Amino acid sequence: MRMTSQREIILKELQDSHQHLSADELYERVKKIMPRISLATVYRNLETLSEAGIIGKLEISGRQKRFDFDIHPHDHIYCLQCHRVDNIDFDRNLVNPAEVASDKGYQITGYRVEFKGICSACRRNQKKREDGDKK
Amino acid sequence: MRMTSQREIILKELQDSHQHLSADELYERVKKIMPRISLATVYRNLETLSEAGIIGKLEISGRQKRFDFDIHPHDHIYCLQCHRVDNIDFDRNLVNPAEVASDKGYQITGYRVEFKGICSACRRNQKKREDGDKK
DNA sequence: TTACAATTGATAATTATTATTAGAAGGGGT
DNA sequence: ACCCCTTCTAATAATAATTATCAATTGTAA
Repeated sequence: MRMTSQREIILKELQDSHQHLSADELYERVKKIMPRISLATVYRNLETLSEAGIIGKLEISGRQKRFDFDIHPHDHIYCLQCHRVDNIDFDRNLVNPAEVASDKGYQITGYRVEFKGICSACRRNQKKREDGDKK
Repeated sequence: MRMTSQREIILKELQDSHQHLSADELYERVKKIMPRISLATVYRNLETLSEAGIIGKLEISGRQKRFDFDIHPHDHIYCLQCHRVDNIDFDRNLVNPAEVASDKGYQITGYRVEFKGICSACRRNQKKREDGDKK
């Protein structure tokens, strides 16, 4: 894999963001630095980078994929309202894949724990809206 | 919500299947009984039925949604190869949402544990193919 | 039985993503 | 520096899954 300039910028933008960005969010950011880049290039390189294990790919519930600068195994929570994704501190030792394995004859290669809820920003907004309605 | 005939058949087919079917799989089945039904109706009713809490909606990793006749809280494993989904026996008491809750100010409404791997049928097929290659 | 809302089938539109393709660019080996 | 080979890119088309639109139909309830 060649570390091209587009690849480099995509990677840097994702890492600097410290967020779980989707391909199109990243595309918007990268375009500011490299205006002629194509959305397909962003998709392609995110795929390549995640295959190479340099970034993580998050396949969150029925939504756009998001990409993660942090590749150590960890779990996530996402907001049902604004779809942002955050890391959670969940003790992965609590889960023992070997125990589940026998279940249906699956050969288990991984697992993830996914919490969902409403993030603090969305709750604030909701409250503000409700207060507004009262007036 | 009116229990229309299409609604009834969709529900019955899902329940009788004892599987985690996708909208189009269910469409194929329902069409055999009610040939003029529209795919949109299947989508619409699966949505309605799951909103009403009569069936469950499975939003598995970056894939087609699947629907579940079994609404009691439980977790799933899916096959990376053929994309089938099975239930797993996972002790949900191991996870304490309240502990995670404080983390980022989220109000947690649920969580799921999702295993992935290769199902026994796909492993058999893989083995068969390998044996074939040897000859 | 009339009137109104819910539902349907057909189809168009949308969203997210992947595939295609022709051309450009990087990096040896000579 | 020049050629060759592979990788990569931009632009665009294609695809897959789902949702929206809308006119026609059906069920329900006054």
